[in-house]
Amino acid sequence: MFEPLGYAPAYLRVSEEIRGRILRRELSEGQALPTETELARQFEVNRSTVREALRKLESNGLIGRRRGGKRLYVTRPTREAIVGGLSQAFTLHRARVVDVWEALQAVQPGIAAAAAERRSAASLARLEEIARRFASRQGPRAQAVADVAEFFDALGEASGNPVFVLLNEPLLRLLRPSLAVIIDRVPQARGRIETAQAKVVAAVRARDTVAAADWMARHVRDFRRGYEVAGIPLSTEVGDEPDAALS
Amino acid sequence: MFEPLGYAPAYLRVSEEIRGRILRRELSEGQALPTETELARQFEVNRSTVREALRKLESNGLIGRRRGGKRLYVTRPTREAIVGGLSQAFTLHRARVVDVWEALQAVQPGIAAAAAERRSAASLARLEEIARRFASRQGPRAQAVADVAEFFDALGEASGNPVFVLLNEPLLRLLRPSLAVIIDRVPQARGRIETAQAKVVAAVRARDTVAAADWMARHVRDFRRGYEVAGIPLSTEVGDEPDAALS
DNA sequence: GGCATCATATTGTCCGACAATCAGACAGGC
DNA sequence: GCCTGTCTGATTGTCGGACAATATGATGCC
Repeated sequence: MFEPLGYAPAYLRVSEEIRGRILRRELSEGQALPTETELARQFEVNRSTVREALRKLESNGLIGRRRGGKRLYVTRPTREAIVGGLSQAFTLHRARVVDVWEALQAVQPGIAAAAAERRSAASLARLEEIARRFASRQGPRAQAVADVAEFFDALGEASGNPVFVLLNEPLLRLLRPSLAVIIDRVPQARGRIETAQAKVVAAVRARDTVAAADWMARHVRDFRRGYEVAGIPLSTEVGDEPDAALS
Repeated sequence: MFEPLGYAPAYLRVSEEIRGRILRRELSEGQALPTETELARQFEVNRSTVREALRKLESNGLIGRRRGGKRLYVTRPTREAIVGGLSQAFTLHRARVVDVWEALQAVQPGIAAAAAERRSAASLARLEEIARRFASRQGPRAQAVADVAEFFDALGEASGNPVFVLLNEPLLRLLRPSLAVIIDRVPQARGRIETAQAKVVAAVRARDTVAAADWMARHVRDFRRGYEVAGIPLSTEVGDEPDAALS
């Protein structure tokens, strides 16, 4: 019947205040924040309180410090931070391989089409480079997996759409472990990936959106077959290894 | 030549330690964390340090407190938290409406297809309910916008894929303001949306994946036309209003 | 200009303190 | 039995002050 009347502790109000300034671009990227003591003076709270607020912003990726530096600067969330947060969330929501795969299948053709439409010469070159590298190497599977992921990433970049880039990576990252298993256990995997990459690159070069989307769809569909052949249950939960990404 | 040798302040190490426990599910959801004093004792650091660590986890959504409560509990990031983080990131990466729209266009048909394939009776009912509500109301545009967004959301739920749900919402949320403008300025918008929703619902009911994907694609494509007719430049940057979502 | 030197400012961490309030126990009245 | 008021203890939010380590910036020297 009644809403609980709102109350926010000071550290929250401080962090929200700063966050607002950043989102409204009143504090712009790269700018140095005032020192903790100064912030405490301006907000009229204790330095400990300011520090708690800063920790919140820090883990949101809105502020960070330069390599070995001491002062805090306004930053925008690095891709890594976003990706980490998302894949962490997927993990905790018990997403399964098949869920992630399905999402990948939905997004990738669109990305490929956009890349084919708008790719620059440079991004095309990068794609070709990655495909060549993957094809020429019979090396360890870790490298192969990294190359596959980078191919997707490069495609996202080539699309020129930041949203695609940001959506792409967490998915890839979660599939990575199972991808490694596939490459280990399915002999023909490398060959099929190589072919798909070549076709996609060709389509992107020719700015053929339909072919790019089509081949990308096949590429992703192949993964699913890979899971079946490799004997990985599709209902396996994806897990984000809690690597100490202490930045 | 040499990497800088790692150093992490205590508050980071503490928060990483707890985060790891949570991700490895050694601390399970709903469980109460030890008190700050107790954590300080166990980690052998000061309570202030523990508090900084807790603030980091708090803003990651990994821990939170119950309504009006004092103790902290292990939680998984609410959808709101994830969505907020993502849309904040998109905002800071200066994504434009056209970028978000393109992503929506890529994902939605896949979601619709998945929903058609796996929808439960209950989720179908919810979809029908929303479509009916939207159609029957000539009310204020805010309500209409909310209904449109909820339709997308319900479709994500119906797909039974948590990844879809989590990807879907931030996109919708960012498009919301411009959607409101469309509904205001484009007279035929409501009618077209109504038709599209009806067709999608019918396809989902009939478990017709192709039709569902197809109509959803049209639905999203309509938005783009809406932008043009409403005179909204596609290169407008999406902005996340920094509403004080003080949880 | 480039480089070593040094004083200062700033952060990370600690300690101790106190008010507000939440949780639970406990008793009393309908 | 259940609701209400009261009490006690535990826990959080906030404060003030302190100090070591080190990044920052100025200074002087070649």
